[in-house]
Amino acid sequence: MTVFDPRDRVTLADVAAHAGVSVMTVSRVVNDRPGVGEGTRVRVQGAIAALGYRPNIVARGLKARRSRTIGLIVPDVTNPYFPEIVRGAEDVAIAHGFTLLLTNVIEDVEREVAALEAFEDRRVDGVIACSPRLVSERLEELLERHHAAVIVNRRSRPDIAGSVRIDHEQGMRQLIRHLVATGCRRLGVLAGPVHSFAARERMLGIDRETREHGLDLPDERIIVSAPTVDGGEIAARALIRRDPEVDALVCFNDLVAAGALSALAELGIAVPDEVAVVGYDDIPFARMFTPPLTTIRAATYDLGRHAMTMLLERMAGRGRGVDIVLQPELVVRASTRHRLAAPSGGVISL
Amino acid sequence: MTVFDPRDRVTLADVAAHAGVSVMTVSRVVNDRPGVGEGTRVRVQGAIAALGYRPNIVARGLKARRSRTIGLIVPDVTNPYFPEIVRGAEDVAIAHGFTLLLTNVIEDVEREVAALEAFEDRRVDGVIACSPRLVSERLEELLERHHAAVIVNRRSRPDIAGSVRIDHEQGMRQLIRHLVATGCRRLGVLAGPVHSFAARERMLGIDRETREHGLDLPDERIIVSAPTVDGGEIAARALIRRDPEVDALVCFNDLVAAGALSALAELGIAVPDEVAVVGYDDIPFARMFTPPLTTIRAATYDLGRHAMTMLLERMAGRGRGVDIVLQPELVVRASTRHRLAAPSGGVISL
DNA sequence: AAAGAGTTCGTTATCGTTACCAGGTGCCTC
DNA sequence: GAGGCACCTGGTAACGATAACGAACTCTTT
Repeated sequence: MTVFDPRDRVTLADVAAHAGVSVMTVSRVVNDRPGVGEGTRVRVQGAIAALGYRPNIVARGLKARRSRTIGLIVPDVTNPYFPEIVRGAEDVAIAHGFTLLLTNVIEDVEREVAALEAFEDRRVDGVIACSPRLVSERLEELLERHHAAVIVNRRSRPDIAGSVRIDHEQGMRQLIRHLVATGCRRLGVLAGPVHSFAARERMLGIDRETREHGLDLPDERIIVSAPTVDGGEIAARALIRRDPEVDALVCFNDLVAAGALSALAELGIAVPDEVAVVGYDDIPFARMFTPPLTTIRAATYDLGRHAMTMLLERMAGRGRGVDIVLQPELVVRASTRHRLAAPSGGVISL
Repeated sequence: MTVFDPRDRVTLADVAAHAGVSVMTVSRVVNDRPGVGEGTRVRVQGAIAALGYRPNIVARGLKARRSRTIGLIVPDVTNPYFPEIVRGAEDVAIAHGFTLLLTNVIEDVEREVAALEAFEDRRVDGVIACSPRLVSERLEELLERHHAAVIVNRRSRPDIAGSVRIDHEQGMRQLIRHLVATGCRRLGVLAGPVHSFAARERMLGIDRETREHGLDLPDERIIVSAPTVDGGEIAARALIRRDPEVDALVCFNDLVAAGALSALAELGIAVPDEVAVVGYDDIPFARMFTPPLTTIRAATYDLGRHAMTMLLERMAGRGRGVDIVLQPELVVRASTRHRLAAPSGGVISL
């Protein structure tokens, strides 16, 4: 009895020998190319089935200089915001016969560089980078070395990469407007990573909208938070300690808001009566929080779909320079006060 | 000015020409192998840096028949249970210079087969399958064609794949024991996918533990639910309609429990006073639910770490036939009644 | 000074596939 | 019946990297 060793895979040559033809003929049959007689085609197909031949994509990739693989960089799949993007991108990729090389970079710039270089070494056909933290100059330098690239949630030079993003400034403006309309005046901000483009855009929205409402937002009421539940918990405690009078916490994303909710609960501060809380992203669990979270919803799955579709187009050499901007939507839940219940201008006492 | 075309990558030959040596010498320098004089080594390194050479992993893989890539199959990254496993596996993989090929199979057997075949075509060095739905026979047939494999959350023939799993029977028994101790008697079950090994093991635990307590669990109080929030919501409504007298819902996982909590809230049924709810997995958000969810926690990140470590060992030819079983832990939160507050034997009236 | 040992470096063949070109067969046309 | 034109089919050379072997060179040793 012979043991099956996966290292000794069936090759074109094996099939050719079995069918009594040349490797080229088999190659033509495998790739459904013309130039093979009906009789031999059937015979070769029989041999392929009999030996269980499967083409070696590595060898094919070496020859063709294409790997039918796409690299996808994500800050952290553990953040429920990103899996939706992954799903959207993957569904499109698989439908076109591509496979995904996924890398989490854990909000770490070094790992981002390493991931882009690893993709380069593997000769991926294209790259999608989600919410990259790298400075533009370095990022562009690395993306330029790829055949095609798309950046999610950040603007980019159209000759280097396409971009698909959400209008975070408008999203934040909607949240601030809602908070103001429900009577909040003394806002606290749990901001995101400084190097994050999305964080800067959101901060811009906060800044402009508060200014337009004539609200004061001093630096001591802005705290940088890690974009995680734990980060939000720590940041919220710090902010409350600095200024116990805040009546709303504007959080970088829903995870940070989740942490803030935990912290407020433990501090015995009522949400939204004493302090309102808003998140960003509308992750699937935002509606399950205690209380359910007011937040901004973007079509995340579509973000992934668009990104992959655009990448495939750019890989095919078409549609250079596209920049898709999706508009987000305000989702009001119980973590902010009801519009009518809030007499403007002050904190409601219990 | 010449435009940089990523298709014309720098090769060993280019470096060799630039340094005035043969390709073999360059290859030796790149791979840090002996047999190169100090002077030439420095000169070659200079050429590598000057041209920005990066080895072509595809070509290397063809020759070496190893791709330094590992295929990872996950039912759905959208379920927060799995990203933790991915992270655990990825951290170990990256530390060893491997890259992950990730595929979501969306609880679909066909996509599972397709993914395993795609991995085969790409000549991955090993495969990790999380909670596979395929029947054992077919799964083993496909895994056998890979150099090395590890199955997560399911037992397997040790010669074909290693396994790392959680003792789901014990986990479920703990939950049932807790429910019984807090006075629940008329349990309803929102069971998971029929083809899921984990679902069967959990069902076994429910079955045995209820039997040992002399409880009755008729078929009409068991409903199969899709392992998602929406699935849980639908299933919970259906179960309550069938039997409005249930005093506890045992859910396949935390997502299903989240759906059940939503349904109960909308039906105006108090949790845990009228109906207690338990989940399974302790996803990061379980503590944020309304009310926070009593569930079973397993070291998910470790599950991924162990799986990858075991896979690397099997790839190296060591440690065949390992089967790691992790014991889960009961996490009591507010979705179940307090032990003391529950007079045994009946439903508490409001 | 010659032989031996050790080092440095290059040549060749190969991994599995496909592009390109050349050879062969049958059939139609004038 | 010879030339021409389709159509099949096969040989060869790449794609980029490396293992194995062997040549050339340096240095030591007797």
